[in-house]
Amino acid sequence: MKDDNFFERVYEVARLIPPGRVTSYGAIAAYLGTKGSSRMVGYAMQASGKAIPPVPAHRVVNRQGLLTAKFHFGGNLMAELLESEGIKVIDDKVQDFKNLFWDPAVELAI
DNA sequence: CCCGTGACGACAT
DNA sequence: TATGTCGCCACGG
Repeated sequence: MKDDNFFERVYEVARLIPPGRVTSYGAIAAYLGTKGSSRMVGYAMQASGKAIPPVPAHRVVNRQGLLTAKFHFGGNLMAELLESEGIKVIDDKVQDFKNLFWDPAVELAI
């Protein structure tokens, strides 16, 4: 999309997230080199709704594993999607988040 | 060009 | 440990 280098970069990383895994906005931001723009990652995700192919934004959560984006998805849609992939979501937060955490700075750095 | 906003994160209290 | 506040960068108006 245009020169949305930053946004597109976020989409690319988000799409690389394996099923049943989750990552954090800060992790993606750090991987892009803009650690301080963690908010922008989420902001980009909002626009990801029109991105093609669609970005699994539901696999992206905050550093606490809390489904902050769920509020934007509407209802428990995000939780349903995560559980559908085998991720346990309780009280709007990912269980074993630390174990399911997918760090692009590490996984993609191999 | 300046101001406000935001799906976060880290630090301070 | 929990709550509060500030900072961060990119984009829209």
